Amino acid sequence: MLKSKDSPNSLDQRNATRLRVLEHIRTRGSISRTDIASALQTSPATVTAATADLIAAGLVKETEGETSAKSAKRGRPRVLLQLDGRSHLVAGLKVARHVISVLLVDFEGNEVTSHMHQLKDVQMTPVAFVATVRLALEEACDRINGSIQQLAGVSIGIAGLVDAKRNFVHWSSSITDRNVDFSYLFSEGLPCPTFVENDANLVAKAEQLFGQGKGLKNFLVVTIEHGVGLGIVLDGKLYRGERGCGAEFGHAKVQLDGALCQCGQRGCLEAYVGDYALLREMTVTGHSSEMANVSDIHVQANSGDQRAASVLARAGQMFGLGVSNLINLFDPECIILSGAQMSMEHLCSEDVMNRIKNGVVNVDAPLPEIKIHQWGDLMWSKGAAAYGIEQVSILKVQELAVQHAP
Amino acid sequence: MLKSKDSPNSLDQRNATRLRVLEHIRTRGSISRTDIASALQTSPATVTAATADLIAAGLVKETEGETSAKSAKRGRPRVLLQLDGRSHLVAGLKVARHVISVLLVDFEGNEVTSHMHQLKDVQMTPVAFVATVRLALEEACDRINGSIQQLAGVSIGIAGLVDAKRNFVHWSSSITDRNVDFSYLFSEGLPCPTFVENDANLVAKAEQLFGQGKGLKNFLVVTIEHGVGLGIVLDGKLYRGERGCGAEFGHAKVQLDGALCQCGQRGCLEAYVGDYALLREMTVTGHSSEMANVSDIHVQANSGDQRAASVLARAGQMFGLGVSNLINLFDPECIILSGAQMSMEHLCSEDVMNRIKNGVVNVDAPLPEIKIHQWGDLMWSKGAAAYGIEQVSILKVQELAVQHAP
DNA sequence: CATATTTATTTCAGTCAGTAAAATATTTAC
DNA sequence: GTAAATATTTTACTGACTGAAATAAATATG
Repeated sequence: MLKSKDSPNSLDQRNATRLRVLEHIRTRGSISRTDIASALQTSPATVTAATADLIAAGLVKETEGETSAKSAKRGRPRVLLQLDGRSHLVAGLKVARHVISVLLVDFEGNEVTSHMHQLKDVQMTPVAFVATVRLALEEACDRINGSIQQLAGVSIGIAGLVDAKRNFVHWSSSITDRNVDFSYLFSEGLPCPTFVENDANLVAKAEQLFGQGKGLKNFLVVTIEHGVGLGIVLDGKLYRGERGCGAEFGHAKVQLDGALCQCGQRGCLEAYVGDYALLREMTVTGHSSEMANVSDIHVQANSGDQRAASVLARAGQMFGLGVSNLINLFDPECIILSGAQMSMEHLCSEDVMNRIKNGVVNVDAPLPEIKIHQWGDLMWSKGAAAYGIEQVSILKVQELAVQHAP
Repeated sequence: MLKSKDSPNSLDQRNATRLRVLEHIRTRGSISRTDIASALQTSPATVTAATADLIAAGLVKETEGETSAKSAKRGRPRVLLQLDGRSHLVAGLKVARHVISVLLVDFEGNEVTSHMHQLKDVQMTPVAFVATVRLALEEACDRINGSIQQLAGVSIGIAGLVDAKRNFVHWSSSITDRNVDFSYLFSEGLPCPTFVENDANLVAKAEQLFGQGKGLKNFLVVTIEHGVGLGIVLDGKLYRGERGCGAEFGHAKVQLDGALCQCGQRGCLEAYVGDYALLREMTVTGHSSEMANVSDIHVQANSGDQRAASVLARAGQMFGLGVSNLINLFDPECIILSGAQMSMEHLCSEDVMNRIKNGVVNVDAPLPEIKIHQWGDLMWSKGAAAYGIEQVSILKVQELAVQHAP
């Protein structure tokens, strides 16, 4: 058997099976034991044992939901299983420059409540950061007359370089210090298991658990906001790179010695597609004073302004080039373009899709599907919640093992 | 336990352990049982069982090689284990446009002999292809007075889209037909297990087994020849993409609507770096008649020809841009630039390395190491042999299980 | 030189996850 | 009501792995 003290994420063989069953129930919504057994290529006996444990732990429940029409023959009817949403409350937080958005979800991922906590400072010390997170959580719990003690897990998304396995932040724009190990700070400052992860990775997690990546093994999520982010899911797992700083799609170079980027380098995709890049372009065309954000540019373009249209079009072309390169390199099952409508429109046009199509190496097989997912404001915190649910699942399954021992 | 009839590559739990032990002995050269146990995080008892099986099968042997100076204390000395090179003969083939190169190696990867088989036709029918491979193999075996019957495995590298798991070739420039399933043709036409794989992936395999990727989990191999290829190793395994057509680095776009590429698209890296691209550039500068290959351009540049130098320099800049993007996306442990000296010199210059360094997003952690590996002509067939050895290892370990049954 | 000590490896008697097959449960068909 | 069909649970077993004890092979020490 495998050692179980390796890392907080390691699981012994049995827990791994239970977790696989749990995750399969989650992705399928509701499913019978028989179907789980055949889907996971395991014996019905194993599924019976695993589901019994999960039900005993309150993570899963049997439902009276009508068995699918398919098996409307005779024989003992299948009993459908589904997650017991009420079992655990999980919080997902996204820390942005001026606000922390908190989303409380049940164990199925259904929104319970949400809350915005305004920030005074863009950057905080690690200790102040944890205290502020706690405050934001308490405010959110107040909304449902609950307490922070009830939370089964908290997951925090921030921009920056994060080693999620160790709760270690190499660098983040929200935190004054570099190389902070939050594991001790979290356990001291918060009453429930807490996790931190890079925000683009969290959106990928959200797509995998609840969104258009459900059940897929290899897919990419491109996040479109102020900048461009990338989450890479390979073989069902987030790929983070060796030093935890892979997936820097926004700073992939699309032009030799091209436009100047915030990062100080030239030719980054973000320097053509990021909203500051678009606004910068508009100043050149003489519209500077009127333009406050990207939607203004859209308005201008839609009302026939050739220059605004040209700015958006170039961003689209560069974006298409970048996405086609992703396909050429990763050949994923699908690519999900994730963002708010405002910032995405010009990046999902037919011209852009053609640019992508024409930039991918020709093969017989059809192009990976490009899915467009327009999220609301809660995209990031929902991603955090998704990661939180996953981590809580792992914790709860591990606790199961302990209960069995005596 | 896992089912063992899944795919030809699947292994049950015990075989997986034996294979892990075998692979660990291979990467470490010679190692004691105790060290294997601690390296693989398993018990000494398990290692004893696994190595006993491997020794019985003739794959591994004990050596009298002096135990490493480190343990020159008292106590029972460790017994070192190493591969038994004589146990199996493996052939690696690379099919190029005008020649098939065959390399025969022993089970440790040592060259036994090599042979070049000239081809009349660039393209062959699947049946003719297998017959030609057989002929080339027989010629190679003749050189050591051996027979094709002695081969434990044959591995063939070709350019194109290959689904190696199924021995299925979607498309290759060497074969007239598309979508050919070679599994039947091989079993009919050749007396030993035969495998086919994309050639760039094979070079990655060679680096992993014998070269500078030994023991690494996440690394990239960029092959430089007529075109530019990429092999991706993630988590110790070749990453091939969903449709088997990932890693098309040569056709990643480095310039919007840039130079025309052989593939018909514009702006591909290969259209700036491939040797045909360099020669094309030179025609513009008026040197056309004298230039036959890339080394001529090097000669010109070294003798002070500004135009030749400029052609090489631009290729280097584009190449550096591409490599920096690989690092930004994959954040690997290292990148290995693999090729013959002639075609690489201008892509490994200090200018190019600076371009790479300046194109990678800044983090605290040091840049992934960029290793330059200059191979001879047998690079490709050595890669094929590496893959062949790996596949033969899997087969032999599986045979072990069968012998145990009765 | 005999003995104690140290380290490597093997043997042995469990342990535990997973399984096949039998048993049981629950339904429809007739 | 009984037979047939299908789902799930129970039971007895298998086999990979393990810890602990046994054995092996060396050095240190007197």
